[in-house]
Amino acid sequence: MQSPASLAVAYRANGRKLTPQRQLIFQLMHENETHPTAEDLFAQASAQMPGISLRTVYQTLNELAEMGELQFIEIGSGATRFDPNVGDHHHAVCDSCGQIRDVHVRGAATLRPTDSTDFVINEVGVVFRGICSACETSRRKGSSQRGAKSPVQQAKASKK
Amino acid sequence: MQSPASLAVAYRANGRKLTPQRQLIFQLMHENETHPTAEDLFAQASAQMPGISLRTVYQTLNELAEMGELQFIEIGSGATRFDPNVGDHHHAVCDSCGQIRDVHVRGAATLRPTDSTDFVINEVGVVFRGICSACETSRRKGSSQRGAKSPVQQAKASKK
DNA sequence: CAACTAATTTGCAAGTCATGCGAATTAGCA
DNA sequence: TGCTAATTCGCATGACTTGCAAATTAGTTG
Ligand SMILES: [Mn+2]
Ligand SMILES: [Mn+2]
Ligand SMILES: [Zn+2]
Ligand SMILES: [Zn+2]
Repeated sequence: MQSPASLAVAYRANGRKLTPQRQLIFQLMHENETHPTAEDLFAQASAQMPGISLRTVYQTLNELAEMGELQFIEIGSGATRFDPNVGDHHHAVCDSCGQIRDVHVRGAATLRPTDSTDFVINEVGVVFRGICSACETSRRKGSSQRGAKSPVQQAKASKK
Repeated sequence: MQSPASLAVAYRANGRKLTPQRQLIFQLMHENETHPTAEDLFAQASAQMPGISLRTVYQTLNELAEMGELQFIEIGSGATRFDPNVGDHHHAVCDSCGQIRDVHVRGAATLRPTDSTDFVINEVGVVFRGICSACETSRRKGSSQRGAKSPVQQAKASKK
């Protein structure tokens, strides 16, 4: 995601208007490393701009993605997560709290399948699944592990 | 996913019944490398067993996942894809046709983030995105590229 | 083999996430 | 200040998945 200053330029270049809603959402995403969902952003946006519509949040996020200002991340936890960092990086997903953090992996970009050579690769993504330090710590203290579910199961179970 | 022979054992071990529906779905998934959706399986299952319910397909797939016989794959194309191969392998996703193929990546299991060392890694997944040979070929022939959308956009656009 | 019963299957309702649509509003420009 | 195309908003709709309870059935028991 570009700097706030170039936002207007980016929008104009696409023949788009610079609305307050777009500015707010851009601002909320700028340098945001939490990989929020549309609902997360809607909640934050609503605090600063009561009345803003969830529809507009989705719309704006889709536009920003089309403009290449952000990317979508799907980790199978239900809702799409948005990432303003479109540079070279990867992710570590905590199977306990669902947090997604940015990580860097040396040589990831040059990874290639040992088979399937007849496939034009545009992008390589690495995802680490495991337990973040915060969860690991709280886990050792109390909280007995009730029900061992797969990551996906867990994600889906916590939906309600 | 285990051999069909051990299916009964696996089920009994979990105090479950060996129903015709479960046998059919297991059979359809066994050594299936297409990473089908629940709807895909429902269609195939319906052909062989008219009247089988989509609900049962979902239920059985969830059970098999709980039993560790298969895994879920989410590539952000809408529906969950199911994979009977729970061994060490990775995936290549065609952004054009959505096909997911199995690939192997040397050293993938030992990849580590250069940062975030305080994260217990349980699993490492690599996803290659690009264009499969079939799409690449048909692309060179006719079909002019109309509208360049991101992979996710594309997947979502083709939903309807 | 018939009865029994807990597990399973089904169909439909409901839930979640995201998009389609059209009326009301507004940014950017003349 | 006015115009107009773009945008916002709210609600309907759609795709995918799960909750629920009545009907059915696998597997056991006698
Ligand atoms: Mn990121
Ligand atoms: Mn696979
Ligand atoms: Zn965590
Ligand atoms: Zn393809």
